[in-house]
Amino acid sequence: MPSILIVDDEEDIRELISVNLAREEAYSIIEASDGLDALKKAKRHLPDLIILDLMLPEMDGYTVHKQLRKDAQTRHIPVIMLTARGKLEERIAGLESGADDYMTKPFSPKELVLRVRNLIRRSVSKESESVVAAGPFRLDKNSLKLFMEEEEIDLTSTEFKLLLCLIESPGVIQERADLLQKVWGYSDMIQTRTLDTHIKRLREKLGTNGNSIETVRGVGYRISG
Amino acid sequence: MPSILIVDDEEDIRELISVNLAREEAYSIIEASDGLDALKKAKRHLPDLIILDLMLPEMDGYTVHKQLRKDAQTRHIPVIMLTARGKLEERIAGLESGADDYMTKPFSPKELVLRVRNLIRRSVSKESESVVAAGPFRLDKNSLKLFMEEEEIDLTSTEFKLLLCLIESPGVIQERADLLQKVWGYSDMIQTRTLDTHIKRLREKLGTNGNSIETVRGVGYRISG
DNA sequence: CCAATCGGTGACAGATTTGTCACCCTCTCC
DNA sequence: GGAGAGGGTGACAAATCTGTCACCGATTGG
Repeated sequence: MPSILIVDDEEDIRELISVNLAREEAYSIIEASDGLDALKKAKRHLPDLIILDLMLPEMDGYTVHKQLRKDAQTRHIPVIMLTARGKLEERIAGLESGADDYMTKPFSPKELVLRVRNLIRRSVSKESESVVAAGPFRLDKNSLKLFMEEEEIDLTSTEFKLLLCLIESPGVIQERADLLQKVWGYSDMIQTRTLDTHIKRLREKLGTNGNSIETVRGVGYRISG
Repeated sequence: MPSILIVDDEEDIRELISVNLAREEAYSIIEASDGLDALKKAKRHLPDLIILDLMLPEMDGYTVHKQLRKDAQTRHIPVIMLTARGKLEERIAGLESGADDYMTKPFSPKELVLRVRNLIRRSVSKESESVVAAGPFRLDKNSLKLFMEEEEIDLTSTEFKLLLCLIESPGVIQERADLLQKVWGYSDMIQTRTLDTHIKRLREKLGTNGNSIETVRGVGYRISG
């Protein structure tokens, strides 16, 4: 069973994360509320993943992260950083210190679960991360190209981001609002038809495989496995 | 199952390695006997590890290695170099060209197995990075965005691909023809000025950091670390 | 079956991206 | 210093991309 270390000083948040993760899959959860505690627990338990809030009393997230990266034992543990939305400096610093992934608060529980699953699967099953695959599709993050059985299709950057969202978690419904948030950064604007249009364009490019993108009426879209 | 490419012109050696590896763990083995063949197979199979003899007919190991490092797809594949015992210069050169590990012939089978296992494990965690960094730049493959100290910059897909090529191997000169091949798919067309223009546009977006992209006259471009 | 809502789709115009070219500067080699 | 090649740059037009809208058909609930 994969183990996850959650580092946040607010108990509610730890609880929230923990509950949401538990609902989806069997994880063993370890919690820590400050940086020092986090480091100690990371070294003792060697979790498969660490979810790290940046705002911590005493020792901040970056420092924790840097320490983790220094130790050969904890060096390869993937880290998801939690930052306040819009705090650009935080995100930058997070990236700078080499976080494997980051999420802005408040976050959608669904997104969290997906990212966790992704990172864990990656580190467990040795999946190369530059190519994301689902069903007949292989999406290459380096060339921004989509490979289907025979063909090799160029995607525009919007299409790429949209398809990436879908393909990263095959079988999981991506809600309209989430997609709009992730691809366009829209946080309200739910009334736009832009998403629909782009889905249509994607389906066209996918050709006969176009119906792999399933509409879930009233909710969003999903790509089948 | 991890796959390993063994490059050596002597069949006995390939056999020896292959047998010893197979005894310990389940690997899928691919073999090549000369440099060109090695490159071709590396690109096609994208193995998890390459064991590369330095003494090869026609194209020597360093050259193969250098070529591997130039291509985004093969760049991250760890390489174990095989050198003749005592040839200090060879070892130096091997390390210099960025081999992940090297072994002197004749080698102990046990050692080989251990090193292979080690490198394969390590490369797995390296691959799970969605953010490529060099110097002040962080390139996020998921959002197609470039993060610099203060700013967060949107890139067009062409710019993204171009910058990715450069940033993936900081300090390494990327030849014009290679860039044209990798970003545009052009295989001849060396006379085009498109590359120059895009480099210019990138430099503009990079602002004061623009001169991080260094021109190597007559050869290509390089991004400093 | 009807009305209401949701999603699919074609069209379109504005915005953006892209490749090319001409012109000029710089570097290199005599 | 001069010729020649390579590279920088601004401009520009073509190609592409993108968001919006109007109009439909499909689905849903009554």
